[in-house]
Amino acid sequence: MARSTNYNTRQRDAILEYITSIKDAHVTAAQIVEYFASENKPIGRTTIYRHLDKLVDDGKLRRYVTDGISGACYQHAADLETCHVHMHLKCEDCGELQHLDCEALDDIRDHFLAKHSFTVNAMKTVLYGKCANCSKDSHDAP
Amino acid sequence: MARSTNYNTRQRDAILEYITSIKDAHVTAAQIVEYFASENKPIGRTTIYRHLDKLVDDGKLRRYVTDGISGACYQHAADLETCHVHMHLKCEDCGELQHLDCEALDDIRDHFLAKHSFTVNAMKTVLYGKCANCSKDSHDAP
DNA sequence: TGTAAAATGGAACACAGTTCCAAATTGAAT
DNA sequence: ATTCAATTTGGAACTGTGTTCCATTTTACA
Repeated sequence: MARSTNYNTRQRDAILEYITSIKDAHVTAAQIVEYFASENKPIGRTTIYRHLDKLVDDGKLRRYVTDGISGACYQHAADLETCHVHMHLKCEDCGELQHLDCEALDDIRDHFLAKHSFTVNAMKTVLYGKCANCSKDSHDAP
Repeated sequence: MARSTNYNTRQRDAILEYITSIKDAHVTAAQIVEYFASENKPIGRTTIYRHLDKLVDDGKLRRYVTDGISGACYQHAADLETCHVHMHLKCEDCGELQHLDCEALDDIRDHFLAKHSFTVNAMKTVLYGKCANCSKDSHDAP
């Protein structure tokens, strides 16, 4: 039968706490595994992934994929509420991932919904291209 | 010493030919492996990846990553010149990848360049979200 | 304290992609 | 035609991310 209270999932809390402590940054599952191992409180990979899935389902974390090479990144949802819903810009040259917090985002989302019936998930979307620095560099190239 | 002519890399030509025959579509490395196996001209995985890398380097193919789950997709570069520059929309639910050919794209690119000094590579960028069908479905869910 | 539900994590797997290396193919010089 | 080194090929094994399966441990509560 269903329990009235939740089980004491201290590991899940610990994971959430760790991610919360990483202000304004992205963490991968592998980094979490490594962190708890280095703290002598190792948590199995399976458990990490399970908790991350649940935390994302519960809306406490956000998951997004930056590319197909490194794995998914996680960020504490509260961090995302204090800042806006935002997209990410990834520079193809230097690899830097920058947050994009811009009111034009709403226009973009409105456009895709109205004209293409497509509901954009901004948090999961990464725009690829060249950052200011790297597009400057390419002008200097021989 | 350096050869004056290239070796006859018939497999590379065959791969390029195959991808060229797939009009306006995306092909993964795995699909290429499968295709040549089914044609009774199997090509090893290693060789496929090697040639794909070279073809991309030579500008004959374009590679882009649609998500972290399925692998990279390849498309013949000429196809991309005949059709418009476009983005892709990927539905998180059904996984469908649709081409987006829309003049608003220019506005979006202009915005990012003007306001964020970021040169968007539309071809490599995939917008995630829900397609018309799947966002309809989620309303029906219990 | 007993018990069922829930949590945990190791082993094995799936998949994309890479590295290593030995064998086969090639172009051209002899 | 024969030889030979550069090049091409592909199998085996590996990396890294993530998942599935399942036996063990922990938990809440009666």
